[in-house]
Amino acid sequence: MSEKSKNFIEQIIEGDIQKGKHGGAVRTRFPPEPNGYLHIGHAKAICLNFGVANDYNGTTNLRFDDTNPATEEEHYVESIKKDIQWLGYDWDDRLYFASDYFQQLYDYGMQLVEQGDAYVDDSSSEEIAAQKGTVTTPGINSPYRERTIEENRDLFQRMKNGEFEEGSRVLRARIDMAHPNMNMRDPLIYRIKNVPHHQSGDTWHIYPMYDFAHPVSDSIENITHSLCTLEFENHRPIYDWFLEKLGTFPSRQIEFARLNVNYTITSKRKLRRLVEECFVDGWDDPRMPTLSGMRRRGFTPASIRQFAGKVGVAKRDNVIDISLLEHCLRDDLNAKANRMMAILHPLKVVITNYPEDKVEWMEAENNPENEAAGIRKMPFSRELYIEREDFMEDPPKKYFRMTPGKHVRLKHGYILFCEKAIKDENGEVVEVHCTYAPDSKSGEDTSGIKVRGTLHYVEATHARQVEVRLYDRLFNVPIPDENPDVDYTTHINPESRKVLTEVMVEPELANAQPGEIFQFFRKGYFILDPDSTDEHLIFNQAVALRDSWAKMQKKKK
RNA sequence: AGACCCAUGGUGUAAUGGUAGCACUCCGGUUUUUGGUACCGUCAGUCAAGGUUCGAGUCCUUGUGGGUCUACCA
Repeated sequence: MSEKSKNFIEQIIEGDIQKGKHGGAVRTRFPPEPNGYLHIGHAKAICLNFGVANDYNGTTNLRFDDTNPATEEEHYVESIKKDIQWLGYDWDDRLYFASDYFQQLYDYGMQLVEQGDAYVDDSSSEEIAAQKGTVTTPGINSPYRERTIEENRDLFQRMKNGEFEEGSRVLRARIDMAHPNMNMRDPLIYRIKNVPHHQSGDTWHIYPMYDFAHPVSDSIENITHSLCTLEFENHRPIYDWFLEKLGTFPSRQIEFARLNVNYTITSKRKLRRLVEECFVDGWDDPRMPTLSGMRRRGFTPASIRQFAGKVGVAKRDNVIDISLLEHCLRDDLNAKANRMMAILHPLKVVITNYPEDKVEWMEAENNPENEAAGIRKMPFSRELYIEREDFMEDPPKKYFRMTPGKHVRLKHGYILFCEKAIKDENGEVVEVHCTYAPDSKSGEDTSGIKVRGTLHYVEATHARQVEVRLYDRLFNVPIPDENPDVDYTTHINPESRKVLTEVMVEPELANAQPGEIFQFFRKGYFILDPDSTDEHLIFNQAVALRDSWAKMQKKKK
């Protein structure tokens, strides 16, 4: 591990450990707001927080940042917990809610009042905004700023007791209305909301703001390193101010750049629109960058963890190439996924010199990368299906597949000699006739015939017809929301999903379980969708195999 | 424009004053009963100008470019 280069956060942590800060303890937290689903960007934060804690013998708390009951809901809590566990992380018994601390938070708020560091402001939100000034001009003090401690104490208490209208009063920190950092111009600490909370019920009529609740919650949990994204950089002074005034555990906030991936988006609001306006089928649509969508697409936790490790942690804005994500998935699945035969676009092949009623059961290794994956049997007979694109009557140079007058090898089968194509009245090839070399069986080939190409096939009489959904990137431009004047949904890739209903697969696949991932030989990685029934199997393409032949053809055009 | 932050190949990310490295992509090749995998190789980078220093991607200054901030959201 010492050989691996350290990111700046790891360097800070190691420095702190060496100095003996906090007795060398490392405690991080992952603080989602339960108002949406986790996506690939959250995965980076989860892997970072749990990862560094694990590397330095520390712990990570899961804490729901549930300080706004108007937008948060219980069911998000469950989906978030599920996603984190699926990713492979465990918070043990350290599941917390900011709402657990509402009483303590209130007490700390009162402490600020008693210290003269906070005051109750009767101004409206419009007045407060007007007093705030701009980035180049200082703000002005609220007329309520000089209230006595006694008055503030009474008013804050009555806010808590629900004696006032929603929006009529707020508690503000008393800092500096002329501060160059806008966040320090007497930020709000509490607002009145007569809204029931999904955790605390109707106990509270006031709810703390993020700028107050977050540092104090970190401090209550003795978080040593509070990792967050860059947009909170300007909030660090207020984070530090609260903890210093309160004299509580000095948690430290450290900001890193959020993850961006091209050809997709990670804005909660923008993802929500895709769902609500039916551009996708739901939050778990396999094209969504949500963890639930990626899970259904066939991404593995290990591949996402590897990705999170490879994208790095730094402070500059970044856009990661989605090909890195795909690389991580292929890398993981290449080692783990069993190979199966599936013909996406079937073309019938008749082996004219093969006995009509004969079926041979060929031994097929499940995964050449992993002998322990074992073998299975697949049928071979006179009639087979191959991919339509694996036959060409008039092929280009270096086409190593089936073509009249040439030999080709079938994986776990025989070498075929292609005799002729049978066409319908439109000239469309509907069937190909071949002969086989009986002494060329896979594993015991004594024919001496040299072939360049190896095709996959599915035997016709035992074939099972299934549905396959092919997926491509959701957007057809690298940064869909780059131009604020152009609606990002105009960049949705109309071919992001293609449904194939006449796919032929080998009989072994009848035993597939939902969520099981296979490599369809020469095609890609496919996962059995949970919508499948015993009669109707649906496979989602997670990612295609790299295809240098297709790339070569594309280049020629 | 006020404050804060950032700037290394196409994309990411290292190098903590001493040989600019790694990964992905791209391109080329070897192996291959997956045009997959594996392996090898090519191309390609320190935003600019000054300064400090024997020596600067690194430190200083200025500039340029980009990001964040003016929600009773987080």
